[in-house]
Amino acid sequence: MSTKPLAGRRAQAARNDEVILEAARAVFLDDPKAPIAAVADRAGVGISALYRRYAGKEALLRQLCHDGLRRYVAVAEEALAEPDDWAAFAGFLARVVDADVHSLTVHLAGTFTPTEEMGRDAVRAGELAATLVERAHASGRLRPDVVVQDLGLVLEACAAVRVPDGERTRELRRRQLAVLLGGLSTVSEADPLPGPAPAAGEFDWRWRRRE
Amino acid sequence: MSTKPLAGRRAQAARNDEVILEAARAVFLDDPKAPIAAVADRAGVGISALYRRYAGKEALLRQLCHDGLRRYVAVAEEALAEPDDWAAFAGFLARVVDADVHSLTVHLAGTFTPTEEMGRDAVRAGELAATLVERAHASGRLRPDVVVQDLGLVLEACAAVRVPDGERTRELRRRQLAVLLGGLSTVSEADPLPGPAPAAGEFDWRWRRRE
DNA sequence: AGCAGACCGGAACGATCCGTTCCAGTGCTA
DNA sequence: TAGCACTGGAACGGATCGTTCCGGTCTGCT
Repeated sequence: MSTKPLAGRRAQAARNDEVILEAARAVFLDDPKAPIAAVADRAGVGISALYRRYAGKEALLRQLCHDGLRRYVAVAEEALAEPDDWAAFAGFLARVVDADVHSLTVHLAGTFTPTEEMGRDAVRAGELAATLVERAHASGRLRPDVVVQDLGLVLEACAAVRVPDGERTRELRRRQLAVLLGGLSTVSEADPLPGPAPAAGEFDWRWRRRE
Repeated sequence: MSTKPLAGRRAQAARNDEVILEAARAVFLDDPKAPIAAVADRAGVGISALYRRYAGKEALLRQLCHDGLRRYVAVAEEALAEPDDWAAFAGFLARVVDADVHSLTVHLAGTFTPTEEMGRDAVRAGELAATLVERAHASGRLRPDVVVQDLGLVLEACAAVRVPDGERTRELRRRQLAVLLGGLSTVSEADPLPGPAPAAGEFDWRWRRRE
């Protein structure tokens, strides 16, 4: 023993903790009702490695969703530290979209029975979002008829953009968000739309036979 | 016989043609991989009534998708008749969103092997959309860095909005589209956002246990 | 009236898929 | 070396789904 940097079986176990969560995130983000074996494959581990850590599929889903919710809260709190009201609002949305947190919390909801703690976190998330919207209103740059719940629509719109390549997905979502922010704002946007514009044939993959 | 207005078994058959397609549209719009029995249930007919008309699930899906594509083309052609360039563009999007045509064509794509005719229709759809975007650009009201493919993102964003009630879904989508159009436009929008704003708790149903 | 056939509802079937359990194997640790 | 923590993946039982099939109903024609 002696050296803390674990090696061998222990190290494998520790690594798997991480690798499994990451794989699960990727897999369930792509298809919320993917089989649990897909997660194991993606992680490059056996099914046992999963069941050693989680009581079952539902527990894994719950953990994933709760993680997403917590990240949402964390991002919101971070955004509140930004002094500029509009920048806080816009930055918050950008961060949430980048982290793909909306899909985790919303598209996984309903596939498991939530805990009370998740309920509390969800309420807190709502409060933080409300504060951000209030401040954005105070800045005068947010259209007055926008309400907190509109954030849900905006995030949904960005989460709906998804192409096979993860990096490209992020680019396109930033573009989408830019358009939406332009629509939410009272002042007309000066900056050009970000990212390489979608190209002809970029969405043709949809027509290829799936599953 | 004599009277054309069919009655009895014939009438039931003719009615079923319609009723089945409508049910299929509703069911597969809600869940692209719904079982075929769900369509029969929703239509209030037996499974045989389905298999009498379509060779199998794939044939039904193909028909549905192709219908959607055709409707897209029809709406685009209709929009091109509008003399005002921007109104044609905005009206087109509104009609497509209302008809929920995007979900039909895009979310069902990949669940069947397409026919060549569908390929041709898809090309035609693309051309019409390109024309509409060109004209919108000519009007000067469309941001110069918007490309045809951005329409796909916009439609996706609207299609992503979905609540259990169909009418409410339409309202929320109109609101979403208004925001997006504001973001696509060079002039800042004067009209308030349409429809009752989303209310607190309106999306709580997501957390209820599904399926 | 009577019959052929169009059309229907839904049970039955076979294939697949999926979550979970189980066990034999592997390499630390002591 | 013995025990232990952990793993990979086969095996299992249950659920789901597309499709087929059959017994029945109603129609239109002779």
